[in-house]
Amino acid sequence: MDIRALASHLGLSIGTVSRALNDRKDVSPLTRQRVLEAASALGYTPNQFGRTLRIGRTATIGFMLTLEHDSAVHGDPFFMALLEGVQTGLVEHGLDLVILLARKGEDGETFLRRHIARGTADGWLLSGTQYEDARIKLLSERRIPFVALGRTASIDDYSWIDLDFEGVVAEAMALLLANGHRRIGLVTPPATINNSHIVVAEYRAALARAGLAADEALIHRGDTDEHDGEAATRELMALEQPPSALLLMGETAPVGAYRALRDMGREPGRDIAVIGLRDNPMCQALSPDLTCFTLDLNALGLALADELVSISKSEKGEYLERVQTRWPLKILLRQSHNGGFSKI
Amino acid sequence: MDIRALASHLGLSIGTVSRALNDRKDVSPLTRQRVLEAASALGYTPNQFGRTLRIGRTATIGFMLTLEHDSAVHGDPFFMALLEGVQTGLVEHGLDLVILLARKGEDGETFLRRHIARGTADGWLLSGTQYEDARIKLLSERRIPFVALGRTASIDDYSWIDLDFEGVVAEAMALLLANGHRRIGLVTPPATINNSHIVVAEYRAALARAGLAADEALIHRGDTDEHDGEAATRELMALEQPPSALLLMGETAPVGAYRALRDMGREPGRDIAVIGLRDNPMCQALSPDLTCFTLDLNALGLALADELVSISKSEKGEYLERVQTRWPLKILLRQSHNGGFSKI
DNA sequence: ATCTGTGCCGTAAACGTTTCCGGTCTTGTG
DNA sequence: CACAAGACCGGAAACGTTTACGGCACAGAT
Repeated sequence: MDIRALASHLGLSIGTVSRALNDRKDVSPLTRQRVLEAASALGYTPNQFGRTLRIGRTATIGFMLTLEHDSAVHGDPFFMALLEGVQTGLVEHGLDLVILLARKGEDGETFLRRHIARGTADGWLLSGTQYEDARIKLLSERRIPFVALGRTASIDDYSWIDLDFEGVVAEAMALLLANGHRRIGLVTPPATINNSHIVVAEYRAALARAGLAADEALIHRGDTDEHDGEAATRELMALEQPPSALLLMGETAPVGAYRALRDMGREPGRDIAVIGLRDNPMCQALSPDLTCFTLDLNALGLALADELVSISKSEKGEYLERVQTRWPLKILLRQSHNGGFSKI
Repeated sequence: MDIRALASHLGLSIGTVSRALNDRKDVSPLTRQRVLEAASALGYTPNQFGRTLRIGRTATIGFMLTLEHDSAVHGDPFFMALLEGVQTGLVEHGLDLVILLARKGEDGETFLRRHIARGTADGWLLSGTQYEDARIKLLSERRIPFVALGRTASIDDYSWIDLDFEGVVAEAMALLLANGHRRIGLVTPPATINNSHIVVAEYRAALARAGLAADEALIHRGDTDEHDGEAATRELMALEQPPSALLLMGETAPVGAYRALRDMGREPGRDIAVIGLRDNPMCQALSPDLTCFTLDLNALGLALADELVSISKSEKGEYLERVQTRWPLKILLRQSHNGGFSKI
């Protein structure tokens, strides 16, 4: 179903038909209506490639996932809730969403570079943002609209939305310190992930506010997956002066922590306090119920989409200030943050 | 970076350059080499849209996810392992992968129809296959290559790969029956999902082989998510003659089942036998360890890609028989399948 | 009556490719 | 030496759009 076929069927030229379909000037109300009716009756859909070849835009947004660094993808079955939020946010502006997958071991920058050259999308959402992320510079230089989910080390010159790690750590530490804990074990991602720096800095700040010095031995950096959560917990609990509380900044780390603690004969929520990062189905399987934080993933996805749309508009017009958002999380006071009092 | 710019830079016509890049006849070895070198030196990438407009192919495969019906997506954080397998399988054949998301409440058929009209992809991988799935007919009629992950009610005339539910149920039932269980509760998806029919049929067959009649009250159909797993377990255990074993054919249902059982004062693996469907991180958080099944998701993704590639080749040439694959799962004998013996 | 403006439409170029067709030049063969 | 065959290359059409441009007819104004 051509535009040419549609035009000849109506006895019009393809120019008028195109103008009618795109709401442009120079077409009478009557013929516009005739064209629209015929188009929907004959099931005409404009050819994406002809159109993009001509106008240079695709009306699609690319969401780039990096399997290697996306703890959100790995750890969270409801990551899809975020994608759904993104999708709904985009369709409201007539944009389509395609999800691209950079495989493990594949360089994210060359992956993105290839898709930019191909013209896959008009704008990008980046996930799995690294401490130093070449993709940010690449997109900034070429003035391609994008929003990053997560932030790099330098955070000022582009738009990102990230979990409010500062708030999370501050609130968790305040709770534990108020409960009298003095030795708090911290499990955090490796230094290549920017979150790790933020988390550690806030951890130290909280201790300082309480007049305490940070013990480096209590800080464990690792993958914060289930396996590493287990190993980290074993390591921390084997210290000469083991912690009386654990703060685990990974989605699945608490699962491993529970296992390690039980193996070592200590019951979470009784012999030791445990606080996790985010409420997810995996942690919901734990008992006693894990004290952790929660957020509205769907709303986060919507925010990503909205920010990207407003940036895209600013590209062709007035310049809009880039906006950095720390997405708030709400603490879920359940059971596991109790315990460990006898060790204090 | 045009092909025209590349040609004029080389002092050649765009025709020869194109032939050189596409390994066609009528270009001398010397100029071919010159062209390839200049192309990589200047960073030339052929424009996707110009090319597709001309030749009608995109060299990309679409993976359609339906948020509504994809228990695999909802329940499995490592669903991404499958996508990675698909991706690696496709790149070996020079194909790209795009993932499209049909939102909740969106009709999968119209979604796919729109993307077909747009020419988004040359071939399709379908996920979340329904009992009756209009997408299958749509793609078959238009002779567009596709492979379905999961099967519909009528299974003969297209290629699909699905979990070997027959084998899973048969093995689980054999184990439980051998352990002396006579009343086995079954939690299975609703009738709109084809799996449900297969599971129930195999469940009945296993009982029949043991000379037992199936009690309809022991069969619960529902969403097989965590919440429904809990509700189903409560319902089954409240029966006048409650089951001594539970077979849960959902990814996250065991999590809810454990919770319900403990609420009712029965310990899984001691007071009642429990077998789950697939080993996933959520179930790994359960204790006692859940007896369930496991499979290589990466290999499954590779198989999907390979089958789709061979179908695509057959479309333009000799016809290949469509192949239906029941993907084998291996049982993990852990702890939860023990128990319930006193009730027998 | 002529002129100007405007509403409406058709024509054609352009976006970047691929591929068919024809032409030139070299090479081999009679 | 003449001719055929082949190697190699350039030209141009085509894929399906969008849009700038020009033209026609009719309205209103002078």
